[in-house]
Amino acid sequence: MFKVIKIERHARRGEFTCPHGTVQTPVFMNVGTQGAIKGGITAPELKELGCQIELSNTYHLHVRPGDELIRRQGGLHKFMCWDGPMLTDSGGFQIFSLAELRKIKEEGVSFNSHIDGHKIFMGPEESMRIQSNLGSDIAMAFDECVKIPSPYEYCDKSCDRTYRWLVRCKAELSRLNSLPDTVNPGQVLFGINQGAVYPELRVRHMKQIAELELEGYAIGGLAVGESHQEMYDTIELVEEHMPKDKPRYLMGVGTPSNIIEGVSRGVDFFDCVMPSRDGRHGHLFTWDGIININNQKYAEDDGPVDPHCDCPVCRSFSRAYIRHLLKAGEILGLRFGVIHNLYFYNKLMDRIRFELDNDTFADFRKEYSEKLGRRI
RNA sequence: GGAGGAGUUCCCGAGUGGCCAAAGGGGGCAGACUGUAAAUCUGUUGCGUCUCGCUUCGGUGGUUCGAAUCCACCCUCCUCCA
Repeated sequence: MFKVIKIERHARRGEFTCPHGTVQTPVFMNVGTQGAIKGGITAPELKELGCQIELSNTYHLHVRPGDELIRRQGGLHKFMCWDGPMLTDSGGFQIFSLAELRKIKEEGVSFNSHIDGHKIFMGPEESMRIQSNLGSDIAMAFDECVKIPSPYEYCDKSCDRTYRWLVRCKAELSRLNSLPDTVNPGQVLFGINQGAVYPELRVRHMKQIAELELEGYAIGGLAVGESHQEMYDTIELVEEHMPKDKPRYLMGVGTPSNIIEGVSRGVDFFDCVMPSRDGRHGHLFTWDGIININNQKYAEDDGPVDPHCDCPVCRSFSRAYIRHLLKAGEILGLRFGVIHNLYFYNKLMDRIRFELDNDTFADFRKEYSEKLGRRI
């Protein structure tokens, strides 16, 4: 259930309630693909980092350890020790990222497992069944995330197929939720808009899926090869046709600047691997811009990663120490990078909500949108 | 004292007449990463006035049109014998 608390131009301050709690939006979802945040962060620790909602992946958990196993373990919440809201991605992104290993048909997609190469079939029904077994609060529709650029004709056909898949997802999830032994019968479905950067496809598809009256709508297929301007234009275009009373989720995005720009265009949910992956690689976000802690110039820097940050890493450890750990290949270095970045992202969302609450978001955007993406 | 083996660019290590400023690692330096096949991947790593020149393969001298590679002597290290 979603409640819009206030709207400042297009930007929205809202509240999303699901079986495992209430999420204040705009929100950033921390990505734990395989039921773990890479870098050695436990689910309980996520809470301390300000994470409101965790994201895991259908494809990965189906391949290993198997969604049936997780169901027997009491569902993914219990399995990974996370009692808060959770969203599962459908496997649709793997159609894009594992492009070499899959084949698409009307019924669904055949993958060769990236682990051992064995054949895996996943269609809308399979994806819903897996997500139902995992027991997340939000199940994402099984869609095709098309690479950009792709020919218009292909995107046109793909959009229609993704729509037909969505209809099947909706039917299957409602069937699963009505079964007596479903892990999380309150699980809801978000539909995903596609259409690459073709305005007419985006709008047509958005109008189609809006009619299905789902609990939320995502904009997918962005940040996969197009320019920032194309991405922003696409959001603006699609947003107009999205139900006002339902949450909007911009999938896989993005940089702090992308998020601020997304919020200003009416997006409520975000997720991205960037804070965790970049954190592991030593690219750390600060309120003054991005630093690459691996750089020589930090070798003897005894200050914190970000003087304005009060995360567990910045409270105690120096740039010089973190650089050393990363250079030495110590797992603690990765952990520190991820902790700091996730904390930063969650704090950024806090700040965005605060600015929206105080009607000062426009000023905040002006000051920080560009600044946070700068390399310093 | 005798016999054998080895010394290569920051490190390890390949190379035994020209295609060698010298393979491959490591380390260093830098870059990439947006619903995670990613603790990964890429570039670079003698100097310069940089499609060419200079210096470099323990040292010195020599052979050769040409030497890290062949020869002589020297230095250092390792193994075995006394």
